[in-house]
Amino acid sequence: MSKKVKIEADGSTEEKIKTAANIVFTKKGFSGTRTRDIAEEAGINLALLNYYFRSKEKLFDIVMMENIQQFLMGIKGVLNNQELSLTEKISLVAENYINLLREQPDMPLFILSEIKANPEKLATNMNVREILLKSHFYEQLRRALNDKVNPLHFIVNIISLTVFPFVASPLLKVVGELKQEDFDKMVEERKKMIPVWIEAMLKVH
Amino acid sequence: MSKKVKIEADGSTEEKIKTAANIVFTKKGFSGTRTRDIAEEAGINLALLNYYFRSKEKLFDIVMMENIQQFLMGIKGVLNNQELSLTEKISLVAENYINLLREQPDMPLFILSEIKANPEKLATNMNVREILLKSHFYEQLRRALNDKVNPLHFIVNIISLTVFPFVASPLLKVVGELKQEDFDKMVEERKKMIPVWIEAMLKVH
DNA sequence: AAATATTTTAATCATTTGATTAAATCATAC
DNA sequence: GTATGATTTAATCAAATGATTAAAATATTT
Repeated sequence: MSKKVKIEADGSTEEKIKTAANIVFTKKGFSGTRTRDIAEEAGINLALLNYYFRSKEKLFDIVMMENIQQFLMGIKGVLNNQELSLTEKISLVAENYINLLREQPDMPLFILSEIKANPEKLATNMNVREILLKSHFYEQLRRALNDKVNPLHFIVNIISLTVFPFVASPLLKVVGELKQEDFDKMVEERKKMIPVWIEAMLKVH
Repeated sequence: MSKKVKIEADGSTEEKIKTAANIVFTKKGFSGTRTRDIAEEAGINLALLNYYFRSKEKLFDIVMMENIQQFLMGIKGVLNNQELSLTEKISLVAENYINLLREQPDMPLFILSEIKANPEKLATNMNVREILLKSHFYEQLRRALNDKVNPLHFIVNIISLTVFPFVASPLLKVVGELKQEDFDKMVEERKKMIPVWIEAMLKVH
């Protein structure tokens, strides 16, 4: 008498809808997305979407939460690893993020846009704060800066240098006349350079 | 028999609509904005909006163009000034942008989101490329880097460090538990630090 | 295989929203 | 002050869109 008996092989309908929703939402944002687009992308009928998830907003919240989760999980392990030096951590964070963003380049602009439109939804998710500011990494950063500069500046700097090129990629491609291939090459170069740059920035304080 | 006879004192209706549109569009994006919201913000009837500007999209295009224009004009003068050293230019660019963005903090996320949604509209505006890459500044950058690194990386770096905190401000405020006041203090500090940081980054190459 | 539960569909509803229209108001010219 | 053109409004239209419904199809249990 259980509600879910069928063992879904690979892509259950529910999963297909979530995947499709992720694609469309991250590309067009919440208000730019029509539920019909998601249905089409998933290859299902519109009514199914409301059958599985009660509304567009519920579906959105799920997709959004999974995105933020994914964005944080990629570094959570690194930041509290007691074995790694500050420099090693920065290298790993930059590399992990660039790898993630090359696969999901629309993710950061999507997250930032929707958090701005609805900051209170994130406020619930306060563990973001814990992960970043109560980490071993943050402590290493604080020491390296000798309490002369707010370490938050460097959290911002690392994320800026890593993430911003993806947020600004359409602009960057036009300005630099870059093809996707050239853009990929650039962000690949940045994997090595960002840690060196951050190192240099730390030293001037 | 001229079409426009009335000499508008301060805020003509047309100007009021544009100002209102800018506020609402930059806050909610194109698809998140309802023309009724703009009308209300401007304190006018909805039909007036379609009387002055033919459609939501026409109004949007104008607002968008003025934003991009404003974003570029702030630095155009600086970049080609033959008198200024590279470091001086970086200082001025950072300071000018931070001043601009403190007044219009929603501008960059708005521009980036809408360019992504509609890159071809920007493509027409190719002078962005000219302003940045054919500038005296770019040449100074190229020399400072001894052709070892693509100067575009440093264009990206300067803009990243300057603009990204505003793009990510809702996130930054939650993570750092910052009030508006604290955020303002941080970006104010960055006016001085960004040039120092960039200097340090340049030296490691 | 019959009965039951689950999944999917086509059709439709109700609301939102961009846009239009026709009439009213206001300013300016004559 | 009347006429003319510009500006503004209230009412309404038409299309888009999120959601529902009732029935059909499919799977599962007995």
